Amino acid sequence: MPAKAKWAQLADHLRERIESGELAPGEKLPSTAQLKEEHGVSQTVVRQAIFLLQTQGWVEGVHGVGVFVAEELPQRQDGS
Amino acid sequence: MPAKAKWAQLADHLRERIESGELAPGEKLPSTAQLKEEHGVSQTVVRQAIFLLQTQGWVEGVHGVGVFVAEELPQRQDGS
DNA sequence: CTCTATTTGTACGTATGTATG
DNA sequence: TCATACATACGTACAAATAGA
Repeated sequence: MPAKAKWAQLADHLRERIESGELAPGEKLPSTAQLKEEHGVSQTVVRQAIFLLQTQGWVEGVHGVGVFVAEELPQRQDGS
Repeated sequence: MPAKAKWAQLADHLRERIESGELAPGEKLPSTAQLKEEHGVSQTVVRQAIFLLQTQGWVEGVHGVGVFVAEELPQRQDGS
């Protein structure tokens, strides 16, 4: 099967860090620019990953401040 | 407060057309290019709207063919 | 089978708006 | 006022899959 899209990989990576507790509820994620640099991807990829995690309830973006791990974590959406 | 983002408006619009039955399950949505033209927006806006509807289970995109209304419609995700 | 057109999907870049500190 | 950071939006290019000639 074809490798997942970069944005999906990044979203998986971040979700795993949340589920493992490495990123705790209430904690601030690295900024868009940081993730962009660290993973060598474009803003589009970062935004897409963050957007997915937001829609699934893993994180919450606060305009002008940062993206934070949700206080109440959701159940995983898919069974892949 | 500022009007909703264009992509959110478009997503709402399409979801309403699905819920009303105007777009029936299995039916093909207008192409990205069509929606782009009809609503006078960019591809980004259309893609974002479609992506949201996909993640929420309203539609399913088939590579190279089109975007189709899901056979089994989900419950609304939000309570706005 | 090949070629082409259509369409979705991924990805990059950039500009601007909005909110916070 | 200024810097930082998320959010929206435009444009563009190319890959991948499908369908039709």
